[in-house]
Amino acid sequence: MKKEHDIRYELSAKKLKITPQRVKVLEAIYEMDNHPTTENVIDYVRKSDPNISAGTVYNILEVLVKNDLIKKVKTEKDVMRYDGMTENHHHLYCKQCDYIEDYTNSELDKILKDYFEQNKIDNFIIDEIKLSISGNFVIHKNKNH
Amino acid sequence: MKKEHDIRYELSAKKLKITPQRVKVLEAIYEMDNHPTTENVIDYVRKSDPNISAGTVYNILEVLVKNDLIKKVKTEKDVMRYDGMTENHHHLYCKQCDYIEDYTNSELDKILKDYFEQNKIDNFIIDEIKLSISGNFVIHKNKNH
DNA sequence: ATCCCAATTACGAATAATTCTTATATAAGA
DNA sequence: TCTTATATAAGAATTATTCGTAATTGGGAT
Ligand SMILES: [Mn+2]
Ligand SMILES: [Mn+2]
Ligand SMILES: [Zn+2]
Ligand SMILES: [Zn+2]
Repeated sequence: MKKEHDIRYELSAKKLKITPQRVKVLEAIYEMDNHPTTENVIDYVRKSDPNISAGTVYNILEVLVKNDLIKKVKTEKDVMRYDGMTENHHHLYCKQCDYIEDYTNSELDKILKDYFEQNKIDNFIIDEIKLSISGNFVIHKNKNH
Repeated sequence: MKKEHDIRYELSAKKLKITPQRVKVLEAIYEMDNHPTTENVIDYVRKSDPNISAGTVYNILEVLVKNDLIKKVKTEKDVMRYDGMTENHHHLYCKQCDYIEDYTNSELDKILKDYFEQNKIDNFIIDEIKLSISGNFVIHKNKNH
């Protein structure tokens, strides 16, 4: 059950020019789903648009991030990964491979929100709390996703 | 109140050769404290050892991470940052600059631990939970650390 | 429908970050 | 003190990303 996206609408809502390259990059991120790297995006898009320039993909990803259409994902690797899910959510990190799964839990969000309302952090105003939960997926023991 | 480190002991406890370069790199991370980049470490170490090779610093950082003497820090930037605090803790990310502050809260850790004991995640065994809390430090409004 | 132009893209060069290769040096155990 | 497996220095090679510039184009204006 993947969320439906009206890519052209999303771009125009941000007053971004609708170009074939932008549409394809955004489409790629939504289709691939699992937090792709820039390289993943380039490879994917080139399947339908073999001549797209790598520089263009870098540019577009930056534009999309600046306009909150996608997000950067924190990892311990030095390659950047992107996320088409812009609603606040958490991540499960596989300790055995580089798989990252989305984790949404509004009950937990509420617990945290309430906790920090009661227990403010000195000199710090919280904007967003994200959990990085690392562990092991039992399904794929010693096997990559 | 910085934690005292017996660097030579820490290295030998991991059966690592005690070399001046390793001692200085680890020392640098502890002294600088705030989650330095590789470049930060190189610059710092070169103040006392101007001829240390960049490649050597990269090697050493990798060795230290593998041996759990330091940790990598997740950020949205593509430069890696390192952390001399190996005990589990959370991070406050400044939205205005690249400052990262350690945040330790065992009460909160307990709340999370209890929560997930009651509410297991399907097919996933949690190893470690870290909060990435982003927001604003009131002290240095529109001013970098 | 056509025109226009600021915005975007393609391309390749430039830069930056990291890894690799190999000769030399050295920590630490015998 | 000797020995040797391990670590370092130096720089080349690779990889990732950014930059400069000329050509192209989306979409508003006419
Ligand atoms: Mn996600
Ligand atoms: Mn830390
Ligand atoms: Zn996995
Ligand atoms: Zn700051």
